[in-house]
Parts: sequence; C-alpha cells; structure tokens
Amino acid sequence: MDNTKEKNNCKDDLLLRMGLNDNKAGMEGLDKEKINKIIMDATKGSRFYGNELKKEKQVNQRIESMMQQKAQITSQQLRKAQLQVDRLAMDLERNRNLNNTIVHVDMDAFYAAVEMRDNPELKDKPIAVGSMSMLSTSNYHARRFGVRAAMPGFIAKRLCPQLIIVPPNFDKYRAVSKEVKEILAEYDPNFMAMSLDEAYLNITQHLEERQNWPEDKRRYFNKMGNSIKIDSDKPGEEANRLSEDERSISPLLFEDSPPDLQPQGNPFQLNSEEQNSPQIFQNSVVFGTSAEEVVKEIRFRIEQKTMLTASAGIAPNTMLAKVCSDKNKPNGQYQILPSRKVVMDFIKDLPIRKVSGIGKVTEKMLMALGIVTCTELYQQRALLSLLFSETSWHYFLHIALGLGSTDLERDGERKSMSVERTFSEISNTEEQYSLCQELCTELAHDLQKEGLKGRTVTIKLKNVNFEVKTRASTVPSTLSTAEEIFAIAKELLKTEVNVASPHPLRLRLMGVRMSTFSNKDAKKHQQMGIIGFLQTEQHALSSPGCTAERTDKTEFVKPLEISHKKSFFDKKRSERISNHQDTPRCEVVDQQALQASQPFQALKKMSESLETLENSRNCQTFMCPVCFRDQEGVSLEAFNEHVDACLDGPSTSENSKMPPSSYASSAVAGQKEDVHHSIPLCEQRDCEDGEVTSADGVDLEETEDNSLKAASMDTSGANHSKEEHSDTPNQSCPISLANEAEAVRILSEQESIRPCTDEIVTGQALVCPVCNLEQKTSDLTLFNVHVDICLNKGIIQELRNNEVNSVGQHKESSRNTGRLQKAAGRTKRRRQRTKWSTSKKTKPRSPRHTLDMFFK
DNA sequence: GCGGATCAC
DNA sequence: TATGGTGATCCGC
Repeated sequence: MDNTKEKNNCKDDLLLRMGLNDNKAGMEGLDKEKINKIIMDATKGSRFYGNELKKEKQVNQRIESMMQQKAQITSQQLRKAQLQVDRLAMDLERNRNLNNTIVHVDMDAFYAAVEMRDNPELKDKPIAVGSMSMLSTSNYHARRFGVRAAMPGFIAKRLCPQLIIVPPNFDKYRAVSKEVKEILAEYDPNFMAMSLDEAYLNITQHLEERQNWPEDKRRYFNKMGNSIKIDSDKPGEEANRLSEDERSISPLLFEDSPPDLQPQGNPFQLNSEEQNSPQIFQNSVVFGTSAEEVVKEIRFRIEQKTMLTASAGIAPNTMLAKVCSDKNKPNGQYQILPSRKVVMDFIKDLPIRKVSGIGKVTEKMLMALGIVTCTELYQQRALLSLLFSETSWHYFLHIALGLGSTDLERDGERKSMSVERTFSEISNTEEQYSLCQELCTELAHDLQKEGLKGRTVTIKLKNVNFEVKTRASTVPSTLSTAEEIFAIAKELLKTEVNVASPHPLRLRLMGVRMSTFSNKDAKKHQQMGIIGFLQTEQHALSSPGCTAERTDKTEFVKPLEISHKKSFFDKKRSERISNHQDTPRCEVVDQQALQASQPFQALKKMSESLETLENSRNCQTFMCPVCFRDQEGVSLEAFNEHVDACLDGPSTSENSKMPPSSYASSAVAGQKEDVHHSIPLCEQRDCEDGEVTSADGVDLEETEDNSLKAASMDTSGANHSKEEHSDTPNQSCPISLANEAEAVRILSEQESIRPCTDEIVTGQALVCPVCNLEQKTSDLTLFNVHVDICLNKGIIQELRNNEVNSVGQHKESSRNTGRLQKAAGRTKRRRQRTKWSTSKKTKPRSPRHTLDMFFK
C-alpha cells in the first residue's frame, strides 16, 4: 500500500531470489511476514497511513473505471486495435536496433557504502544513512531486517534496534561520485549521470577502438594488494562472486555472496570469450576486448579507486541495461547479448515492475488486467491501446518488445527549480507567510546561481493529513528576485488561507517552485532544435558517441501543436491523407506519441532513429498483417499504403488467398502467445523466425470479470514458435459471422452501446474516415452506422475467407451467440461509462482511444 | 496554463 | 515524536 512498502516488497522478491533474505540457521534478520507486521503496527492509525488509504481508494476507483471501460469494448474494436497495434509493433520490430552497447552502472548501497568505508566501526553492523524521519539507503546487513531506502528511521529502528543511522554527508558522496565519473568518462565522454550513484554509458565506440588496443592499454594494477579477484569466469558465470580475500577487505556490504544467478548453460552468455577473460599476472590484470570485459574493467577500476563496488548491466538499450544492472546486484554484472532472441528470452518472464517507469500504480492497474510479466504485457497490447493513452500504450509496447533508448543525450535545460521543506505543524498564518518568504529567498538565490528567470510561480502545501495542494500563477514578465517571487507566492498563499478561514491552514510542508523559464539560452536552444530537426529528418542516423547538442523537445511539439488545433475529424482525415501520400504511417504515429518524457524520452529518441532507418531501407519483402500476403520488392511507403488499403476494406486488397495460418491458428482461446518466439506480426522474410503471426483471435470474454483471469482473454496473434509451428487450423474458433446481414445486425446492436457518439465534435462536415467520402447526413447515429459498416466490410470479407478455410463452423456460431448476448447485456449499462480519470466530473469525455477506434 | 498524480532517485 | 526533496511528465481540464 504505501510506496515504501511496495517498493520493498518488490525488492524483497529480488533479495529473496538472491538468497539474501533467507533466514539461514543462526543468521539474524527477519522474514517478510514479521517485517510487514512491524511496519504495519508502526504505521497504522497515523495520519500518514490515513492518507495512504485514501490514495489507495483513489487508485482502486481508477481501476474500477478502467474495468468498466474494458467491459464495453467490443470484439470489433479489439480486433481493429489489434491490427493497429501490430502494425506499430511490426514497424518497431523491423527497426529494432541492436547495434549499441549500453551500460548501466549502479553503485552498491552507495551512501551506506561510503560511510562504511570511512568508518571501520560500522563494518559488520546494520547501518542506514538518513535520519529518524527518513532513510536514504541502508547496507545489505540492514536490509535483512527490512530496512530500506525511503523508510522512516523510527520504523527502521523497530525492525532493527541495533541499526545505526548515520546522517548523510552529501559533499563526501559528491566527491566520490566525481571519482567514479572520471572513470566512466574514459569509456564514454557523453555518459549520462542519473544521480550520484547511477549512470548510463554508451560504450559502442569505445569497443570499436578497443579492438586494436595492445594488452598494455588494458592492463591495470592492483593497488589494493590482495583485494581484487577477477574471476577467470567460466563461461556462463559472472564475476559476481567475491573471493574470501575480497570479502575481507571490501567494504562489508555483503555477508552472503549472492548465488550465481546466471542460468547455467545459458547459451547466450557463452560468448564470454575464454581467451579474453582477464588474465591475472602478479599484481596486474589484463582485461579483454569484449563488452563484458570492459565492464569488468570499469568495475575493477571503480573499486580500486574508491574501495566501493558497483553493479552493472550491459544491453542493447537503456531500458534493458537498467534491468540488467539489478540482476546480479551487489557487485555483479549481467549482459544481454545483442540478439533479438536473447532479448526476448530475457524479457519473457520479466515482471513489468522491474522496468523503470512502471511504478506502483501502473503495476496495480496492469495487474488488474492480468498483466504481471512482459509476456502478458505483449499479449494484452490491443486491450491496452484501448484503455490507455497513446503515450502509455506505445511505451508499454516498447517494453513488451524489449525496446528502449539507444542513445544517451545530454540533459536538456532545466524546466523548473524548487525548494520545499517539511516541518512540524505550522498553523499560524504569520509564520506561514514568513516561511514562504524564506523559501522564496532561497529559491531566488538558487535561480541566480544558474542565471534563471521564470514566469510561473507555484506554491505547494501539504497539510498535517498529508494532503498536497499546488497553486500556480503565471505572469507576463520574468521574475528572479526574492521580492518578485514572494509577491506572487504570497498572493497564492493568501488565497488558500482565505479559502480555509476561519480555520487555519495546518501545514506540515511548504514549497515554492519557479518554471516557464525564458532566458536567452533557452530561446537559442529552441531554434537550434528546430533546425536540427529539419536536418536530421533528411540525414542518416548519426553515429553513436557523436551526439549533437540535445535537441529540444519543441522539435516534436511544434508540428503536433498544429495538429492538435485541428478538429478531431480534420486530424484523422489529414492523418489518413498523409498516410496515403509519402509518409510511412508509423512515423506519424511515433512522433505523436514519442514526445520526450522521462520514461518516454526513450521513445522519442527511438523514433528519430527509426525515421532515418526507415528511409535507408527500401524495397524489401514485407508481409501485410491484414491480408497476409508478401509484398515483394516494395518500398516501405508502398507497403504502408498497401496495409492501409487492406485495413480500409477488401476492395483494394483481394485477400482471397489468405494463408491458412492466419485467423484459424491464431485464435487459440486462452492460449498464451509466446512473445519471444512469435514476432509481432510479420517480419521480413529473412528473419530467423520468419513466421507470420497474425493479429486476430480477438474475442471478448468475461469482460466484466476483473480478476486475474483477464489474462486468459487472449487478444493474441498466432502461437507460432519455432518448435510448434504448424499450419493446421486448430480447434479454436475464431469469430465468424454467417453472413453480412448478421454482421450488420450485430453492428446495429453495438451501435446502441457505442459510447459518446453525441459528444463527437459537431458542426463539421461528416466525412467517413474509412471511405473518406462525405456523408449526406447530419445524424451522428446514422453516420456512425455508416462508419461501422465501412469498417467492417473488411472484417466481413476476412471472415468469409476464414470460413472458406474450413474452420469449425459449429463452434463459431456458438461463440457468436455468446457474443450477441453479451452485447445485449452491455446495452443496459451503456450510459454508465465512467471516465478513465479521477478528476472532477464535468462533461463526460470519451477516452481518446476508444473514440479513435471509430476513425481508424 | 493549472492541478493532481505518478515516477525516479 | 516521527513518513523527504527535486525534477520531470502526463492527463484532463
């Protein structure tokens, strides 16, 4: 429930698997149950806990809304979504970039480790860095008692009375961090530091150069005498074991050396070059030339220099590298070799929560949909595209495919700066104002240090019940002095005081933030960004390592702002038009969704590279995900046009020769799709798995059931794996319609439950987004019937073909009946649609993607 | 542009 | 006695 705990649980799982949380005979520590009980006892009844409960309720509400929305999704919508999603998936797959070697380096229990290093007294004791009210980190000894970062110290003390809490010493950590960064810079001068103890490196270029390096350039001396032992690892084993020697001298973070976590015999770890393993001489060691060796070298040097250990992950992109660095922590490393199969094998059972960007809430929401692992995330991709925003489902899709950012760009300019402080209750208004003034002074000082001036002042208030409020005001002129800022902040505060009166505000936190910076540099930056954008559009992918100045987000926002201003109809139409012109559709989609954001930044960057890749690849053989026919020797543009045509209906794509492996074999009810074997949709023929996986088998079962069973609502495509590949139509029964008339009947049935038809922008010419023809009706219902019929022409045609392909007629019709019944059932609730949001109700709005469905 | 939420560290 | 601070982004107004 509470953030801390959730996270801890998550980490507990990890620790458990690492064998660190086992209570071996005679060892101290607490089991999970005890830990949770102690935490609960300490927290129950507190105001903090009350607020946590409240927040939890809100999340549950959100989930409920989502489930209701899910219940209203028709199988047609789902099918359509599947095609759309899979088209993107196919594009992403085609442009998968495995050419970069990304490393994520993470110092082990950093603050605690520094403290232990500098104070031998602490060596074998459980310690944490922080205060009685909050801990920043703990050593591994303390973790056995459930003591974790982000846990209040007083609770930690209850878990572990011997715990020593050391006050943080950030200057020291910064200094150590600097030492580490100096090493990292040698491998990638453009490395990206995420914090004092974490960084990403792109060592692609280093690897290239390193191939020709003589041994001497790869030789390092062991300054610590006996400390370091570099395992001449057997293939398949990582250097995550500490020798006895090392354990005795290394800061004592780890009492148990973690068990070997590398699956034995993992063939993809086998390449750790045997002749390349570090060769140990007297007092020196020579590292090899592989990525694995480079990272061992980095970790070796870090330890030599700082006497601290680091863990690392090596992978083709940042998302994976980050997950990897966690895998053999502490003092270990893990590599995902640059092969699609390895990536997919790794991803397969990976809990989504391990992925950076998926937090507690997202995890819970996805869990409600039966999604825990990346495989499930992939299987539910169509559903997700209907329930989540475009940004979100694109992000999910990337994760499910094991994709992530491959280039590390420098951080852009800051967008805000703030100060906030927690204190024991202040309810005296005068005190509150003076506190506010202090904060403003501090902020002004910080702003001046960076020469920043902003136009938006935001105050943040947290009352004694932990409820948070923010109030902002944007002014025309820029502000920088304490007085200027306070003038605004004071007014904001005053309003809140007045609103609350006659009761005083009972505050426990106050903060002031400045944003909307508009200094000269920023403007210059923006222009550069736009220019850069125009240039990169035409040029090939820049080589890794020589990334230009981080381009500004505006480059993507600009074109989008324009499109946002258009009406929904306009937008859809022009999207279609542009699709049919020269722009490959996927790029349009990508750019819209892939705007910068922390987890999403990766997507933006990827779309950039995809774009250029797209252009560089022409005329290949693709398989159309709709008609399943090879499109030989076509350009991507032509291919996309073909797919669009197919989606539009049978008129342009006579898909009469549908291969037997499409709908029939893909609709195995309840059967899990094997992500790591079935490529989303089709790949180019020259690909290893070269099989077609289709996008269908969509059915709508038990949509009201919000249990984990939801996972069995398989929207998946084919279940082809190399081994079990078969073309035989199987026992499953895809949706089928006996005839077109019935289809239309179903459609009109569904029409009555279609959400929000009357909320669609009015006053527009009604142009069918499917056939692109203007409709001579102003009746939205009629219009929508038309759109649906248009949409379903194609599907009906496919279903006919399906029948031709001898799929069990009997089962189909029974399935069909069920569907109709469900549709009828849903009709009753049609106006109950709840919004996918927790915000206040005004005009009910249809979630964008549900609406989108009618126009795609 | 605003405000609430989520997320990472 | 007691549950942080900073920055970024997203979504729905």
